[in-house]
Amino acid sequence: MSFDFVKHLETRRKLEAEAPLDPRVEALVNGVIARVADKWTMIVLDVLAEHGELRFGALGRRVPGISQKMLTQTLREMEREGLVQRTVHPVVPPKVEYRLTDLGLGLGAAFCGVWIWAEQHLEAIEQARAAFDARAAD
Amino acid sequence: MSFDFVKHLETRRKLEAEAPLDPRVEALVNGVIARVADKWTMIVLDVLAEHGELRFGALGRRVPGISQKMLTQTLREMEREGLVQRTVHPVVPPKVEYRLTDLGLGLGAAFCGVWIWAEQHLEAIEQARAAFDARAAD
DNA sequence: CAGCATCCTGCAGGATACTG
DNA sequence: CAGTATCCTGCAGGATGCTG
Repeated sequence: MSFDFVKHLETRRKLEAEAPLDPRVEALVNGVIARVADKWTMIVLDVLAEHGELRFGALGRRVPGISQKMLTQTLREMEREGLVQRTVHPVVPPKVEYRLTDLGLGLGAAFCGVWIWAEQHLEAIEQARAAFDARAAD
Repeated sequence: MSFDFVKHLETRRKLEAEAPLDPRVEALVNGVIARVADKWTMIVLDVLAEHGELRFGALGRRVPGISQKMLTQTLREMEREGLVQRTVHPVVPPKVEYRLTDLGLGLGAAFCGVWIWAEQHLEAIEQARAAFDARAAD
């Protein structure tokens, strides 16, 4: 499991040795990480992955606690980055549907490992927290 | 590639069908995701993965743009969640070293897929952005 | 229904100064 | 050096109201 990670680190080090951190690429990677690190992006992505295609309202209802402002904002960003396809149906009342692009599905697949890890290590984390809190109460 | 993701989705759906979303587990998963989604956590984790063990100051210098307040805060959270081991050496001047636990390394391994994906799809994202911006300028 | 525009607020997080 | 404590500010993001 950690083998892949070690290998990855070696790869990164090698790459950086060859092309000593191109600030341009660096910035772009940070941008992508920031996108992933956004509070809502991965949740929206997960919901869309589960349901395939959803209207704005239905999508919002599936993301508990999000305001419609943040939903719009997140969706726009994701569309801009090519993660989401926005389709407007010219009918009344308006109907706009969102679905993941291949790029979005790819990011979902990449993030999949994190979801699984999270599900698998919940107890370990809970224990660590309890231990820390107990130790902090001195 | 998307096979794993699809499989994962099936697994999730099945699990939710069996144990219809235990709110307790749900909350914990969200907590983990929130941790990952934190602006600094994954960067700090990456730096620690590369260097193995670092003092507070050295670590901070390796994370461009982080304030020492946020560094302390992030480190405390990570320690609490069992991702990081904090070792105090009782000398003057004080010396405190941080290194990843097995849990931290595991999370790094899980997140590895996302890093790789990000590196591999930079151009696609750049293109998508350019296209979006061009279309937005009407 | 989808989603802008506007206003308003809390608090995340920076800067600074102080201690063991 | 490795923090904690205090203060201060910007802006993320919620609530509300209006349109095509």
